Amino acid sequence: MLKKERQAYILHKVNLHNRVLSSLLCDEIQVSEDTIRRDLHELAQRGKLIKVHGGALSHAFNEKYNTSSHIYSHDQKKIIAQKAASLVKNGMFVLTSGGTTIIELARALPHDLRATFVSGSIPAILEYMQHPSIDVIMIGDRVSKNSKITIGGEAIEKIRQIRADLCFLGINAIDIRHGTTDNDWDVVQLKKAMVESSRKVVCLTISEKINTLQPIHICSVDQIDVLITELSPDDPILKPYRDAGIEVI
Amino acid sequence: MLKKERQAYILHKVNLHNRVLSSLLCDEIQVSEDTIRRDLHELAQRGKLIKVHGGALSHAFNEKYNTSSHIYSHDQKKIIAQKAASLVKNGMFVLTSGGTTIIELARALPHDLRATFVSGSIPAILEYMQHPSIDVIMIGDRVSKNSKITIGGEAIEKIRQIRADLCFLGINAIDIRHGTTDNDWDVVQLKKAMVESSRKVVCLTISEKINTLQPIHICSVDQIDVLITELSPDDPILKPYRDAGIEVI
DNA sequence: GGGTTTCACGCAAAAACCTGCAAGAACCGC
DNA sequence: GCGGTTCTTGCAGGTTTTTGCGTGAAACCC
Repeated sequence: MLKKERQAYILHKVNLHNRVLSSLLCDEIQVSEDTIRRDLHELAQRGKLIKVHGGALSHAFNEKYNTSSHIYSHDQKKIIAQKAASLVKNGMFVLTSGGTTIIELARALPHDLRATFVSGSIPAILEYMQHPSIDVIMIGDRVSKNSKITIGGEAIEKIRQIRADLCFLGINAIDIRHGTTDNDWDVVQLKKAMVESSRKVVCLTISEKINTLQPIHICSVDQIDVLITELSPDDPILKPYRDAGIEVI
Repeated sequence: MLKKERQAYILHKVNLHNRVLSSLLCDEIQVSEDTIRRDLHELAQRGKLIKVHGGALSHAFNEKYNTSSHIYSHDQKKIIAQKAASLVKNGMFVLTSGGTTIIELARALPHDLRATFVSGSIPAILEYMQHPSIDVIMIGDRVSKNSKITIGGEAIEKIRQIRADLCFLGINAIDIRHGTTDNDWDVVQLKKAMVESSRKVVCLTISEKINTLQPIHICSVDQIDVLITELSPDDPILKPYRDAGIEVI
């Protein structure tokens, strides 16, 4: 096989699979590992791929995962926040969890909205405080330094005493069979209580988290009223949720 | 799996779910725990995530909140905070109000202190959260946007249920005849409850506020145990308070 | 304070890498 | 066609990276 041919083959392969291994390539093309290495080196210098120890990665791969944006998927969360904000009407009593998506929601609330927001999330409360006309109620209890939210029996007790019109949950994983799940026991208790205390449950998540699973169960799909992602509501990935009776926005 | 792939996977996971556990990761990727640890360490050094015992946290979620907008008499408040911090011993249960002096106190706490801090002040809670080893308890209720503190019956009720070893009050005015006074009705109610619930009351103030008066009464001089200013304890302006039996630091 | 988990450091083996070299292939001008 | 040049490739060696393991220290939980 000619050198040019070989390099074209490698490039094709790396673009197709986002990665190649030197060891597999040399086995496949039947040349020495040195030759593959030299090819990869050359292609890397010409900027066609990214050389790493043991093989090479496509440029697409690198772009996909080396996003240096501060908040992950910031733009997508802004879209979600916009959609969510439109659900809040004047006079409503709204319960929210924490998380970056909820913070975006807080920023996206229309300036003239008059409503009451309840949360145990310190960063969320900080954002709500900036708003000129909404009332803010903080749920008290022990502060979890990881999740920056108040957790514990007191907090759950307070939430139980509430009847909210709307509950916004920033969720970490959702799955048609298991519903929403999370990885922090205390936070899950909070969210469960929130779901119980609300007339309408709205889940916010970037589409990446759809059909993923975490260890601890929050609520099943039939307890969710609305699902908001950055995607169009008729995206095929959302179909199972629409079929399950969830309003997808 | 290539090293870079693995790290990208970890980063993706931590951004998606806010936190990862080393043990779960090594199980998932099928490498030794050491390798995961090394990856996390490396990613942490490159500032991509925050390494903690047992796993890692997403960076976006742990961003610092720069509450460091210009503070009036900053240097003096730092001195006060230093003196105040020295009063807190391991295992203590400490009740604090809000205010910039209290924020400085939070920053001045020794790194290895183990104690429980209770407050309704959102900026103060934010600072306490940064501390590695203190427990933080947030008093919940309606949030006052002016004073950035939770106010109302619920908050007062919760404070009443507490028996604190120490209470730090950032005060706005003190006077030998009227004691400490303030100008916000709701905040005063809170502070009164704090004084009642604490074995020892410590007032923090810059000397400028000494011998000044505000409309609403918090507590009289004989309810104050310690007074901390930026001045030397034997400064003549403080003599009346020493004579009244207050420990002046 | 004791027991468990997690971490850090060093070590060793394996894998991958780099360098230089030489044999052969391809090329080029005559 | 032919000598010289350049290019390509594989190999030998020594170096670096990566990884897993063992040990003791540190951190954490109750």
